[in-house]
Amino acid sequence: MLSLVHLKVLAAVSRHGSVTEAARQLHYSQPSVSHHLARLEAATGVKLVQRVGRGIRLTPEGVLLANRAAEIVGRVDAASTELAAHVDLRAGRVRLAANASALSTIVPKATAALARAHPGLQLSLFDRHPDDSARMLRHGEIDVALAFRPKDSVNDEEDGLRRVHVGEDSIYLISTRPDDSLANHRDSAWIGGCERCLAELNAACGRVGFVPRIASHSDDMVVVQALVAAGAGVTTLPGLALRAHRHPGVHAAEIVGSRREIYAATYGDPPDPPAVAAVLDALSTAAATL
Amino acid sequence: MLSLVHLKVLAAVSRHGSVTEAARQLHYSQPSVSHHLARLEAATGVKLVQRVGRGIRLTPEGVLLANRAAEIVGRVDAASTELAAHVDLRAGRVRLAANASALSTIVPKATAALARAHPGLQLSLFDRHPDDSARMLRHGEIDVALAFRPKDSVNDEEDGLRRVHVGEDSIYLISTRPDDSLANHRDSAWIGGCERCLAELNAACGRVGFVPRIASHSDDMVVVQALVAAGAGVTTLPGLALRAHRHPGVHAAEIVGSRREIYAATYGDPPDPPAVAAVLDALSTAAATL
DNA sequence: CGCGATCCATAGATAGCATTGATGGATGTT
DNA sequence: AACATCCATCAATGCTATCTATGGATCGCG
Repeated sequence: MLSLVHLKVLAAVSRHGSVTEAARQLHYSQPSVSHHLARLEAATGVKLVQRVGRGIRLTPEGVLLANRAAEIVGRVDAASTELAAHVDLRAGRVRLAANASALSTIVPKATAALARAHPGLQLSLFDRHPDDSARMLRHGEIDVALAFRPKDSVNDEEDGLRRVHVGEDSIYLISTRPDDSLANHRDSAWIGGCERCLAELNAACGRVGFVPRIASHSDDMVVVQALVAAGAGVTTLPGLALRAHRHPGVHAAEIVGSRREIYAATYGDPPDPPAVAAVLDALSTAAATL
Repeated sequence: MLSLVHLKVLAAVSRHGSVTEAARQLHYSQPSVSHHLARLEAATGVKLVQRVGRGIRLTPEGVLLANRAAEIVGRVDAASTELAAHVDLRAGRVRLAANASALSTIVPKATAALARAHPGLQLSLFDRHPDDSARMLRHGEIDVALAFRPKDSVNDEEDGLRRVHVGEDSIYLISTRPDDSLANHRDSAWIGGCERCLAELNAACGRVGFVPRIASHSDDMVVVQALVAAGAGVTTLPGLALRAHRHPGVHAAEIVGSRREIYAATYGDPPDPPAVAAVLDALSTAAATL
């Protein structure tokens, strides 16, 4: 039975046309490579290399076996990769950060599906605003960030994140009046959320022609609804948040022209590890069934 | 880098579902196989087998890798086989026996072609009658027998030889008269050749209604033509013999209804070694271009 | 042409791996 | 409960892998 190391060495010598260069590339000493070739010749009973001047050249048989060797080594590497991927799905861990509205709706659904398909797969969850999530992603603290941005925003790849579309969401005006609209609240006290929520709010009000007066801040969907119901102000919330929690004393009116794209972001070169890919899949599927 | 022996062992354990049985089949001791599995688990970092009762079972990862392992080992075997075949064609030796008419015509042409295509291939040639050739073939003294039989003979595979059609040849009446025929020689002195030639002669005369009187014997195409030219009798010769040697004092008249099939025979299970296959090819090609 | 650089093969030393027989622990069958 | 079967582990021994050192051959340059 031949040896994979021998075959790998032969393929490298064939590729570089030099024992010394192959040794360098494989992090072996030159005599080691020489020895491997000798043992492969002994194992096959065939002369595979011949001296030519100071160097060597492969015999026709050597070329033939080197080609096959490269294939075989490639197969072995593919098998190792496949095995690692398989393990990743059975016992891997994925760290996911998402904002509260997604974390309360999409993520539980995705988590349930992942638990069924890959029982050994661990999911670590973090409640984070989109900008925090992006920072953590780039710092290697998480593997996936579930976030949102205006639906019509320019595809901005400069931050190095790779994004996968997960779904969409509407933004709602939250007040005590049914069938309300932004225009009715030019002078109202507004309750602002996270930075990206504020940007959304300013853009929506700007489209109606005014700048909202932010009187208080909270990014907790329960808190802001309670404040609205108590008459402390008005705010906006995404549909996902309303799915997760709906105070009986507030009304929601969809703001036309303000929609969010929900996306999942990863960092680093593709392909994603199988476990990460499985999470991305689960998130998209979950969002599609809400 | 994984080891081919380890992979082969895993594949065998997977196939037999037992460490002890795999060991038996691979001619290893059981602890050796156990050790190989342990080292493969260490190399991959993945648990591949688990104890179940008295025996073992492969994990899903183990099954996955065992399947890939079987492929890879198959690839390596194929590469070894291919390499051996390549060597065979470059430096192999083939022993060929043929009757004189074929040895003088088809074989030189085939030999020339083989020398061009496979310069290192050696050909050993033996001048033998068909029955001798068949015996040598079965005894392993030669690799290929080039022989003939009546064209309409029953395909007789009982002798264990494998036959490949090479070509056909006509039989000619050799006498001193132009446009002669068998019927003119009911009472002539005939010169007989080898046993199979005699059988051919008797069959041909039998079809015209007489039994030829054999007055002398020689299977040398030069000798029999010289005897005919000297008036010592008449004989038959195949077209191939006449291509190789033609005495100016004799005439040849084709005997209608008497044709030979020329075939090349080998012995043993297919596939033929590459060198033998190359010789068979060369013989067929040579016969086709005569 | 002489010298130094380059390249590969071989030798010897050492560590790691492969294989065996022996043994122990767990499981299954009677 | 006793015995058979199966696998894992241990210890001893031989084989392989890898290195540094060395030698021989070739190449390129002054």
